Amino acid sequence: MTIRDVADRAGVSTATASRALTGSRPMSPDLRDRVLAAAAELGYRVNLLGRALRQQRMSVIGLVVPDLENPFFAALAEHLSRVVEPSGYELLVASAGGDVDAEYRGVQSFLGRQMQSLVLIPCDEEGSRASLDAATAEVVTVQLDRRVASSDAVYVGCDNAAGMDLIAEHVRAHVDLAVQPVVFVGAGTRSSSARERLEGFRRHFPDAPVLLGDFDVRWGQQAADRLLDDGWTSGTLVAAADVIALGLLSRLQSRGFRVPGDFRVIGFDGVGVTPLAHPELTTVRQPVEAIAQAILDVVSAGTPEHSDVRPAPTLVVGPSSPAD
Amino acid sequence: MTIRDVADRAGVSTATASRALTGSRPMSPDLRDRVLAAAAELGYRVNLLGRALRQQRMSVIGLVVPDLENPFFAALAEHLSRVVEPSGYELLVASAGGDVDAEYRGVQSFLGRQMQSLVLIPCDEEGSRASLDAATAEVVTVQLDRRVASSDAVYVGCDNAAGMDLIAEHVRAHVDLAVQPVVFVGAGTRSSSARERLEGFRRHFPDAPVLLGDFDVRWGQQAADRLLDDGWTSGTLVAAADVIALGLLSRLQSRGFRVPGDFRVIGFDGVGVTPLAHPELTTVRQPVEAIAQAILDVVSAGTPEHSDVRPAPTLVVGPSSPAD
DNA sequence: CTGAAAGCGCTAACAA
DNA sequence: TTGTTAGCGCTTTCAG
Repeated sequence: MTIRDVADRAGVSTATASRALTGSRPMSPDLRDRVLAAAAELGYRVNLLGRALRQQRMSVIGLVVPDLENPFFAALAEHLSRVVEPSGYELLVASAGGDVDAEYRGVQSFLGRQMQSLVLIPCDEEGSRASLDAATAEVVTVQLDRRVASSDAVYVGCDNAAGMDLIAEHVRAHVDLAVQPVVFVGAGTRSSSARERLEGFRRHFPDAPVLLGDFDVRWGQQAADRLLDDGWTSGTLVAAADVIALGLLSRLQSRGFRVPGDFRVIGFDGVGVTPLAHPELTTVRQPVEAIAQAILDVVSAGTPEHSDVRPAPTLVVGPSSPAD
Repeated sequence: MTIRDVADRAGVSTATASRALTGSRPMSPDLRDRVLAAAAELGYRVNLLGRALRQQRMSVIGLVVPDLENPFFAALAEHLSRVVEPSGYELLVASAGGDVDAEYRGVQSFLGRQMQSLVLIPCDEEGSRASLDAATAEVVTVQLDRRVASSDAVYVGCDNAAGMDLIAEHVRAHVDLAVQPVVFVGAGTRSSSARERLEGFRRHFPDAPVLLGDFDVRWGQQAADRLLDDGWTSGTLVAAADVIALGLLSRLQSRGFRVPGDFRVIGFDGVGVTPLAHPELTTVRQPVEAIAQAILDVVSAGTPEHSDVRPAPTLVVGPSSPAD
């Protein structure tokens, strides 16, 4: 079932059939209708491989994520998909399964499929460099959420420093630090986001204690244990991600402490797992809509402007650290 | 940068270059090394579009999910990706954004790209039928997790009835139903999984109350409110999904009830958000590894056996409904 | 406004 | 074992 069949059925050449189906050139309405009717009758669907091979481009944006089970990455993928959908492009997602080599293979595969552009949430601050370089050399490439230091690719990600400013402002306005002293529960992950959030925190609270682990619930629980075992009975816990905050919440409460009575808990991300927190989190909400739109803008422009895009987050206040 | 360039550089024909690069035919090691060296020097990468157009097949499995933010679907996608990765196929994921029309477009697009086979988690029990039919007519197609009644496509999904058997067994062995009577908090979603779990429950507890809402946290919270407002002070709440169980947990606890002291809570799924529950859930864990493997088997076999695959789940006991 | 024909990059018959 | 060549399905010059 090819365009040839459609053309034959409509009694025209393949060129005319193509023009009718793509609308690329003006033509007599009569013939166009004949072609469209023939296509409909035959149930014709264009072979996008043939088209792409000829046009030298696939209207597809490839997204490679480290792990789809990470709810923040999944949320980014979903939002990007929704923004991209009405634009004439299409988003295809591949997961690297946390492995730098698999990530590289995924990127190569996307490039080999002549994708229009590539969005990469790098697995590793250094290990993902080869993938990013390979992509940057051939297509418009965006590095998302985590910055690889040495890459030229446009970076799009939340303004983490501004997010920490919002938290500091909230804490200064509503917390008695003598009663609930502040602690940062962050991630030692070698990722730009982890580092920027830590630095942002330190700029405001240079003397506050800092605990570093991973971006997951378990680490939040461990951190809570550590604090309680060290004799803490109250505090303002600033987590570098909502998943960490969730871990903190669950362990604090299971060990008999109240939130926000004894401990306040403040998160970061505001999408994905956030609604699962109990009590609901005060958190910095990443501007995922703006992030998705920025990516589409970069891709559509086609001009890899070498400037970072850092949309500003917002503060969402919940009962885990109220504003009373 | 084409295979022509590689062939020229190595001083051979394109056919020889192709054979060296794909290893499709035996050839003299000497020439093969020359070709591979030339390819490496030039940084050649095969154009998968050209190859696929010629071979009439892309070694790609397409997965269309209703919504990547649904943690269970994200978990399925991730597991499938990991199972598929070493098999020579590649998994590409598209999200329908909850919209049946977008789902149809996604399926058509995958078909137009000559994907080897298609896995679809249908958006809607009836609305997704057109998508499934279109796919089934052309490629090996698997409907995953939710069954569309009238479709011929192979169905792969957890044995929900067996899952409910496990829950019933657990309840009968460890719960005093006079003290903690059982209630089902399910989903009225028109999906086979929702229905099968409800039916499974009813078979064991025909007289127990049933509340139906959506597969999300908010519904769990609402259901908890409803029960408490109706005067319930204890019970065994069987949720049709862990997200619902999470909502139940959070609301029960915020209104001062203890789990499992007052209310027991039992979930279903066992992947994705499950670790976020506090206390940890007793839940039916879906056999995602077996599900992913079954899909790969169907795809590899290429023979669309028209029989369903229903891997058996397991019970994971946690403190939300202990076995003491 | 329409048709003939070239050719995107690749592989697989067929020849040598 | 290697080379020549046709052609996968499509779009797009280039003529008419």
